[in-house]
Amino acid sequence: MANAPRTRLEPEARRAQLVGLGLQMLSTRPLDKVAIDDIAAEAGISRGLLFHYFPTKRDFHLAVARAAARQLLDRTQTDPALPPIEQLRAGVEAFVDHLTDNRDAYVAFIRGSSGGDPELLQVYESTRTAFTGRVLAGLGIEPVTTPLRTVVRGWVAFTEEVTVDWLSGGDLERQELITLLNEALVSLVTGATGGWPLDDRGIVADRG
Amino acid sequence: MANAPRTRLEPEARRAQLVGLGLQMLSTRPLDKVAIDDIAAEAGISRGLLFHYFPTKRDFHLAVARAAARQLLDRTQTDPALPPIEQLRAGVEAFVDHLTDNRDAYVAFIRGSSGGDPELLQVYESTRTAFTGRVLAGLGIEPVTTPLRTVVRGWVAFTEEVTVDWLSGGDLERQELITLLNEALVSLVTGATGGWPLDDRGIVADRG
DNA sequence: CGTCCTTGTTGAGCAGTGGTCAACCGATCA
DNA sequence: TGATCGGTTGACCACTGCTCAACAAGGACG
Repeated sequence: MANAPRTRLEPEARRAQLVGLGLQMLSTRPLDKVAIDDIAAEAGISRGLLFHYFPTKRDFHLAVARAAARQLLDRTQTDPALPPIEQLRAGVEAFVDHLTDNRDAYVAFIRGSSGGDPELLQVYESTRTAFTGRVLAGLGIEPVTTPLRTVVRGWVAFTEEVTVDWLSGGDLERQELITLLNEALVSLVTGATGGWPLDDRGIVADRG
Repeated sequence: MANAPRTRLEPEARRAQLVGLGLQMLSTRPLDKVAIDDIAAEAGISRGLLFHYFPTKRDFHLAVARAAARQLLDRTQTDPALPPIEQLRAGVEAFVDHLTDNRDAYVAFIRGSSGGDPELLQVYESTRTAFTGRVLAGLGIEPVTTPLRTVVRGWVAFTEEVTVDWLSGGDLERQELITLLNEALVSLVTGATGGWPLDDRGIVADRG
């Protein structure tokens, strides 16, 4: 694939090829540590062409990050026909499995990204927001108060951290982990919707 | 400070000066996006000298990250004379306040850097581990089972995410936030130590 | 079947940045 | 005052992100 004769591709195909390649390399090392030369060489094209499609390395990085985010969201999409509770569990399972398969790529995605780049950070943020939204919808609790939303968003981070930690040598069984994550959500939500023993500045005061 | 005549400093002093400068710049933008030239210029020294003290930019980055981690740990250290519960709350307050003061630096610390560098990642990891240890010690629950440790570690991530999110426009009061974080910990720990309604693959099976 | 023309593609070259190294000079001491 | 130790310098190299004018693949048209 390295020194094939000059082959002409449709712009869409080329973009897709390059982004695909980026996704692949993302699992090896953070993208901004990969030289444009390497990517171009791997794709069998010249550096110049890559800059033709992505004006900046940052633009390329963004495109790859967006693709990675979409992959993650797609893979953790659950069957809307299932009852919410089961959707939640299925979503958590899918999340854990996705990370199991793509640990390094995922870590590179969440960490390697935000380095000062607002747009890149935005990709990551919106992914979390999407997860939060899904969970909130699944819970079906109304109204969605600030503490509730906050707690769910925090739980997403909780899940991420626990899972990544588990992948690097945790001694729980997969099912135990998934149950733990689910139970944690239940505990947090229960608390945030009125179950917590409040002190004098009760945090659920704004709840109906 | 830019073009003072050649001034000779003790190695320790120079290192301290440079790391201090790095900490300062960290709050503006991620360190790996700052050119060595800029740091040297700011310090009023030549590039060469910086490479004399830190063989690699990465080494410099590491030193700064370690300093930042130490700052954070120092600032959130609590009075061991206080009862554990109060220490926890005080610790959370200190954490929230530290992030309030150094939001950008903190985000740059946890995200901006770790891309692919194991040692840098290690600095961050060990900070989390330190927090987890403190909380576990404060809780004083024995034995420290895997689910318990896992849940506490996850709560640290939870706290971080919720606080960062809150800083970018959350509409809770500071006290509400802190209470929420504390209650979340209680909920999670209570669950992990036996309070959770278990399904048939109970996760607390290994608990006494 | 040959020519044209659109546009995907190239590669030389520029600027900036991380990193090296031999020489330099400020301070201390005999 | 001269020697010497070591903190300090600045020229230099290699690499990488990025630009740009020129090139050529492949379909359209006669």
